Amino acid sequence: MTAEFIVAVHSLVFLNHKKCSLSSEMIAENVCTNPARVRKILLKLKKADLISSKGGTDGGYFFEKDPKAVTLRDVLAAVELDVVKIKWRSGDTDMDCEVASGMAGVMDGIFNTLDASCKAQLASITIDDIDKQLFKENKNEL
Amino acid sequence: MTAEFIVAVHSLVFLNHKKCSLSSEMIAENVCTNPARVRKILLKLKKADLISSKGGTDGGYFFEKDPKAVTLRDVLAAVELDVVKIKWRSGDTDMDCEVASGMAGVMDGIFNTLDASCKAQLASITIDDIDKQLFKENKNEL
DNA sequence: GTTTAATGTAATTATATCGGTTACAGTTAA
DNA sequence: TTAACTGTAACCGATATAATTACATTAAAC
Repeated sequence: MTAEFIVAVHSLVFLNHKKCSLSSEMIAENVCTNPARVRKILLKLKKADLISSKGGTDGGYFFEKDPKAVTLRDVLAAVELDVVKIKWRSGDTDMDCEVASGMAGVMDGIFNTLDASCKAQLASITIDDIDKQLFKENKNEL
Repeated sequence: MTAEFIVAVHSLVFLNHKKCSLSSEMIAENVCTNPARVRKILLKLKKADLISSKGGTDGGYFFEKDPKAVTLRDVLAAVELDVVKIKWRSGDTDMDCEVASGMAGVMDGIFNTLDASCKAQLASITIDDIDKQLFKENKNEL
């Protein structure tokens, strides 16, 4: 998983809270990154129908969904990322030794299980949940 | 998480199955990587007391633990890795906006939860489990 | 229609990480 | 004393990630 997921979630939470259209420049300033990166990532959210956008004067990005209905699992799917994924594989399926030929498959299975578990957990967190967490009254310090 | 974890688990499973001392070169061949990398990673396993080693002629690495008692959680701790961890943080705690200043903390919390959940699951998988999975009779193909 | 301000998108650059390689000092046993 | 191995550092190259720059496209205002 890369920070694209963080940028995507942060942008959505920001758009949801402001309740108005925002330019990539305004979002980039809030997220602390550059506008082109924001545009590239928000384009994925748009293609997944999580937001809409408009070019031209007074254009920008709009979030018009129910924040209680959009989960972090949806956002992750939109940016096409996995939580647990390792490219490198050990051994070689062509080798005679059953350890050498089988370990990659076993590890893949383990990582797939972990990944699915993480995704299931992300499905239970909504954009609204995060807004509430950021703006709850009870920010007891001690 | 990096492939060091894979190399560590593969090496342990291989050592456990062979039931004899093996050199970094033999392990590297089975894992399909280079001996120096194997030595660097197995050194961490040694420091975590999961294996022992001996230099000199007929030296090598030894696994003398109960394979039912060594879990993937132990291996992960030995190589000092997290499952879910993203370095990049959005926003800036010094900014006035509560979204900009709070999102990094919220995301950290989410990732920590996922990471802990993955580690808990890895604690339920032992080296013996993997050996059984690799060498079980019932490898039914259809 | 022209200007202005924004998105969509590609190309490039900078940097960090990761795995591979080489080298060699230290260790152990024949 | 030699041979074989671990311990460990230094370095290299590839890959991936984020930042930057640029520009065509789109939409609204004038």
